[in-house]
Amino acid sequence: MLSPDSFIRLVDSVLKRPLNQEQQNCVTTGSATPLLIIAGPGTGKTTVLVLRALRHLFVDGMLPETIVITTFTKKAAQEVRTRWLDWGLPLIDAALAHPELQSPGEQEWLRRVDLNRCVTGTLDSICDALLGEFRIAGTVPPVLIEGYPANQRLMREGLAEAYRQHKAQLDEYLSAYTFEGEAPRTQGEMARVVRPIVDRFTHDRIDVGAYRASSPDQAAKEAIANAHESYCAALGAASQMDFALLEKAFLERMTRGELDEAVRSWRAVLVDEYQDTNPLQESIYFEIVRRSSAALSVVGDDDQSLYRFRGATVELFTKFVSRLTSATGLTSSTEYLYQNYRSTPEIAAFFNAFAQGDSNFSAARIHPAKPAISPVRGSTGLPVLGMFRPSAEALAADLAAFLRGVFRGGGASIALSPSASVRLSGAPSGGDFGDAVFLSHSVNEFKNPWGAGQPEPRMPYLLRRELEQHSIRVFNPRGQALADQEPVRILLGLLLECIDRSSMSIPEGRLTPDVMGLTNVARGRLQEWRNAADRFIANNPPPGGLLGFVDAWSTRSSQSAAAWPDDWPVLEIIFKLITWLPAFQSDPEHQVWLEAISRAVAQSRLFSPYGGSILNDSPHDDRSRSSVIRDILRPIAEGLVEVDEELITQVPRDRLSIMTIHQSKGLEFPLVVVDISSGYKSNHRKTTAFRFPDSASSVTRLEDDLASFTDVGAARIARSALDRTFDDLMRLFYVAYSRPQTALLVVGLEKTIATASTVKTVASGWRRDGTWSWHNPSKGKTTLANELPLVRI
DNA sequence: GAACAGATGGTTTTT
DNA sequence: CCATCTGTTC
Repeated sequence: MLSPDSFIRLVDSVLKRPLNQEQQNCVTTGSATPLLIIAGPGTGKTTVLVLRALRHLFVDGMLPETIVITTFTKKAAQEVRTRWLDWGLPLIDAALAHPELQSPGEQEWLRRVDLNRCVTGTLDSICDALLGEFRIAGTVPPVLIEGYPANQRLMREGLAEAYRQHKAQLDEYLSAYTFEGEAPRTQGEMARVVRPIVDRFTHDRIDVGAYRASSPDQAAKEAIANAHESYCAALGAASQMDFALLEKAFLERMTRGELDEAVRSWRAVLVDEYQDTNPLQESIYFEIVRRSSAALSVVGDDDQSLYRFRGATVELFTKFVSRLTSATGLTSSTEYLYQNYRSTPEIAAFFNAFAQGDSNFSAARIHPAKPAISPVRGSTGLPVLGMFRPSAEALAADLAAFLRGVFRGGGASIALSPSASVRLSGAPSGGDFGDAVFLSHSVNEFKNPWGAGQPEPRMPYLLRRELEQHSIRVFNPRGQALADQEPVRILLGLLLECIDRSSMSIPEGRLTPDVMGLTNVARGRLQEWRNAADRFIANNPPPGGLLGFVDAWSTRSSQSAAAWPDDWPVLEIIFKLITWLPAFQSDPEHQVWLEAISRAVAQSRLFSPYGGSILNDSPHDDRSRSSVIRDILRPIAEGLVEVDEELITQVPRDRLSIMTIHQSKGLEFPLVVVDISSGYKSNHRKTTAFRFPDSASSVTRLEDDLASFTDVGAARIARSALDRTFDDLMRLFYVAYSRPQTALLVVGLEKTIATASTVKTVASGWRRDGTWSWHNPSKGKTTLANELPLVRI
């Protein structure tokens, strides 16, 4: 095989990708010891991970099917696989001609290598695949359930009963973990509060017996533990699993040696985004290493750990070396990547200063400290920009005008001083809105309407409106609920009219008023759908005959049963209705909505008595119709069904993407706009959680309360819950500020950068001790800070 | 520093 | 809708 140095030279010549010294070290370090790579943003994390995997092939002679690369998201998994194939194929061609690989045996070996057999994916997808492959004889492979069907089961299999028996205790206990600090009001809300607790039983490997017996709130804890036990038993009986139980089952079966045929064949395991690993996943990785002696490489950045709510524990990364030793006896080596190839020096200086600005945050970062991120790119002369306006409306108007200037107006001029200016414009060939992204905490276009008032627009909507006035579209598939998209309202309204027709005398239909568990919000939505459908029917859309179709369905009754099949799947009605709504077949966004609706129908089979079919004989005709309303339409109306954006593979280049900071992790863009405060006009307690916390988040409180029942508890609570709440916000904006390549524009309300502002935001450099890192008091007090690390436009 | 009028804003993230 | 925040007035 190749020597490590020859492999580096091969990569250099074939991929035209000269690696810096640290990156080379990450690839050449031998496979005998585990490797921890601590890598800041834009330093080539994924590149190095894939090249190290390829090194295992070319230097260590491992076959692709013995190499496992896991990532945290499906998107990242796709990226890793693409690079593995894109680089691996030309490297094999070049290696076949390499003087070090001319023996007939090696030539033959290399020719037979099948790169496609490399195991890549999220840990969950790999667990799922292996459990399916190695299933116990005579059993069916487990089906993954998620989202509301999983919560539905949790509720029905034990929680509802527990709630009836211990309402007072559960209300008391759970109110600590709701956002409002009040007891959950509906069953759905209750499931959403209990879900993270029971998921932690599994993710954190909680000693549930000790939890169950502990005070305070012992009765509530016992009720939850019992409910979870019934839930697990019910899932087991139905051969179903949720994500947490999938990983747990994988670990258990692996530990019993039942997966050895696959696991013991693995020779290398490489883990991306290790800072977001949870204790259960850590146990899985360590057990794999113990059983297979595979070469383990992990890469991560403590500053970019964003998934605490999922049990992610950054301490598993920062203390990786000692934890690995105590679990496996292995000694690992550490490499640092700090040369940033993404951002201009101005932007790197900005996010470095941000991370270092609050000394309280330093204690949360990896120790010993990793080197500051050092930019490789040259300066473009463009500073970090800030746009602050008195109101969200003014901000949206000016931001839209600025972006139009950059991409459609030949560039925007930015004054640096009375005599000097710099120009920011789209790339000369093909630069367009697709090069920019608008990042914010939430992409929702409207605030929740309370009472009967009009929903109040938020920044993403205001920006959409401003840009659309100039025929520029935004891409924000999550900005509005599926239930509020007009074509979806029409389609679901038509379905509702088919199965439960309304009339002047019964505007809500015959069955709908008696459907169990409909919230007022859901009821209102169903009625809106009916109205949208009725208006649509009244217009007699082509090819015509819609009224006849709906009426035929609605008047269908037991007496005319002979004309109808005994069992009619709802999905078929939906596909018939699409005859009148052809956009659902042709337009990509419509197709994504249709997929979400189809998914809701398919999922209903997992818990609904009639499984999304309409039966014909009494009393099942009415019951099956009611069940469609309750189990398919209600979750959509309550906003529990989400669109799957991954289905949209190509976002049109002429649209401005709007995404949450979480979604932007791992991505980069030439121009990034970060909204830090457009929604915060006052120091309202309900917004502090997203800008300057005054109390610990529910997630960190849960960590505190479970600390004594889990192995990682002590490491977590070494910092106070409030400090961890601040740390999470710091990391969020650190990720946002490290996305841009060329230009970073921070936007918000003017109050955010007023000295002595009461509307403090962590994002604008306010330290948790109440002082402000962006302000230099020696320059005197003015209305606005005069020492900002950015240039206001 | 109390009392009042008017403004403000109400949860995000993934397998 | 309504608790909470901000600014003004005495």
